[in-house]
Amino acid sequence: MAGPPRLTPQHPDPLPAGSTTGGRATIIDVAAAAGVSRQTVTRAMNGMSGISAATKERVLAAAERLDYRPSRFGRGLVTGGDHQLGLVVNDLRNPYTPQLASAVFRLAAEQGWNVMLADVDLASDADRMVQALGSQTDVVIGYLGSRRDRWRELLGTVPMVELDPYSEPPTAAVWIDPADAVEVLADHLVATGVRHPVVLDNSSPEHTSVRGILMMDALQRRGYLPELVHAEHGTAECGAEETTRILERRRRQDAILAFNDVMALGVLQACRRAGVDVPRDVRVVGVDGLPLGSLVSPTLSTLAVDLDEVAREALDLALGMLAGELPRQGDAVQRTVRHRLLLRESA
Amino acid sequence: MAGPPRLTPQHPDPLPAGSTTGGRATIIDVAAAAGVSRQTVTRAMNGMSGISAATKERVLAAAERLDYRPSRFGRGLVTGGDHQLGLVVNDLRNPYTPQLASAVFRLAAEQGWNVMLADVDLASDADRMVQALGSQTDVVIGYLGSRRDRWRELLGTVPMVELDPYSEPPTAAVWIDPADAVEVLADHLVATGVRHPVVLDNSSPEHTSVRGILMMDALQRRGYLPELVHAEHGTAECGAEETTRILERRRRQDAILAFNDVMALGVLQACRRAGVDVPRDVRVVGVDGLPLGSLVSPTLSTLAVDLDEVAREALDLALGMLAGELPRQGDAVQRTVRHRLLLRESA
DNA sequence: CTGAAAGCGCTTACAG
DNA sequence: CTGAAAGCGCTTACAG
Repeated sequence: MAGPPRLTPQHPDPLPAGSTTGGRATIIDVAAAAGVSRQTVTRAMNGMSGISAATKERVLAAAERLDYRPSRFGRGLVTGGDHQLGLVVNDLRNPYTPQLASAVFRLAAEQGWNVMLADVDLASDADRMVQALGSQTDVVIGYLGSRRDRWRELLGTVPMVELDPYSEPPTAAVWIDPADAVEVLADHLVATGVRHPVVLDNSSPEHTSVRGILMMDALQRRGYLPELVHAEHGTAECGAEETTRILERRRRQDAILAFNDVMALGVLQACRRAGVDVPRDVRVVGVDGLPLGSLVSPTLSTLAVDLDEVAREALDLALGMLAGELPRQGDAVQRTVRHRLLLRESA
Repeated sequence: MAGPPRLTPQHPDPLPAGSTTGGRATIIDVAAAAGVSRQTVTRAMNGMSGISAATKERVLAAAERLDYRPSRFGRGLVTGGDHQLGLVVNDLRNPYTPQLASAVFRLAAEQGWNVMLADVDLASDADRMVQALGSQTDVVIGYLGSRRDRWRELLGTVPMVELDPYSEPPTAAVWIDPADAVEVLADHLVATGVRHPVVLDNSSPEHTSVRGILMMDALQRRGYLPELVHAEHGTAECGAEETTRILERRRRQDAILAFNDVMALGVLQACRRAGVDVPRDVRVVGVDGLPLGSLVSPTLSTLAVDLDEVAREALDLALGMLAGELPRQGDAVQRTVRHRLLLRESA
């Protein structure tokens, strides 16, 4: 798109114009080449009425010859353009992410919104991506994690809805809260006779995750002495590795609560390989409620979250802020979606 | 974005301007409110030099008060804007899709491109989505399937790269070709003593998929009398259902070749439930090579495709066409990426 | 059916 | 440090 000043009008050679000379053909170039006015070009390009077939054909031919493509900016400036939503996610390869994205896309599309996606996990230049996202969209929704404040700056005036914030006080946010479900889960573990649970967190020894803290606390309040294991990545591989290590110890743990479903899938795999029966010897629970969990054996019990609901709340906040119906800050722009315990076979 | 004419300059009340009156504040409104010129507003908003701290603060305050957000069109028109890629996919909930999207995103980001995604599978108004995608992007890549020709029209002058086309002759395209891998697979089945293979296609009785045809043909040429089963959806559930039906028959099939990995996962699950040992009783093979396949037990053998390679070729074509280095049609804009047999435990 | 005029909202030189 | 002028590429009334 960017480029030096455009060609002087006529350029009658058959080469794709604008390619080597730098700079794309504009409506003016096409008008000149076809010997018509600008609005006649507009009529031809946009299939509008009020143009003779012959003229239209001539204009289209000129456009094709010059490799003319209308500028979305020129057009957007006058038409107002479409609504654009920006979505910031962490890793499209974790099945949770497309599940969420899919919900956002579907709901956004229903309201005529387009969605631009930025996967900041894969990116070396995440800051640039977020800034670019902001400059192309009307509002941004997403997982901001620890970079929230910096990205808030980069986004400038673009309203932002944070998903599952690490900490208060975000501006607008949808909290995804496992607290209630964790209590129900802890009760379930007691009821099924679990003695030695371990919490497999995705975190570092310095910073246990909120999720991990809630689990540890709920277990301790019920008289357990739960073990806390920190896994560096929230992947199946990492979940499997840590599990293998856990199972090698003398003292037999009988429940593993993983940070997310993908890790829990790794846990199940490691148990299988070690000849440990799930749920008889060890109960396994994940978090997220991915459909994927019912494809493995045993099927995965999990703290499920309704991602349609998350998407709906986020979109509602975003559109509300845009319409000026909501403040940019405060309690009115905080929503909460809660996990619920989904028992399948593994626990 | 769209809306009636904007406010007359001054609007000193503390309400978020432009919200109820319709129409957003422009740079002119902010300039008037702050008592400065337009380019001073530009300087303040964009953190440029050549502006006093006091003026900057005053401008920013006015902008905040008026809820001013610069138009991306006004800016894009003069700056040239960022490069935007459109990606059309079929269902983000099939793990194949985010895997591909992830590769496209990563490679695109490396070159400073942003990506807009349209999931046409979920959409009731897919045509509108594709058209919107075209109007917001410089080039479109994606799965077009049977709607290719219609969407070609809608896209107008926006160059398009088709992924895995159903049929010739597309314009620019990346073919994803399982033919070689299917031959290798068929040899493998012979070598391992398979007698009665069944091809579980995602298709209707009227239209067997290319993939299905290739499999049937390769098997027949080796003397097999393969059975062809049509599953309506390419999902795990559908794969499981059809498998249950297959296993209930008297004559024992000893290999199931699924249309894709997700279906194959359903096949594995159905086998497990029916007490059929894989691979001893039945060998199972999928197509795609999803990492997911190594999380189940037994791990899934598959015809894998390198999605990084697919993304790379597609992007290469797209950027080449945009730069005018490639023709819009013909052999030069056709690339092929081939599957390869990836043996894990299930076959 | 066609074109001259005005304007969308912003930034980039250029003058002061 | 600040502003008047010009222009980015397009479309929307309006006249002919």
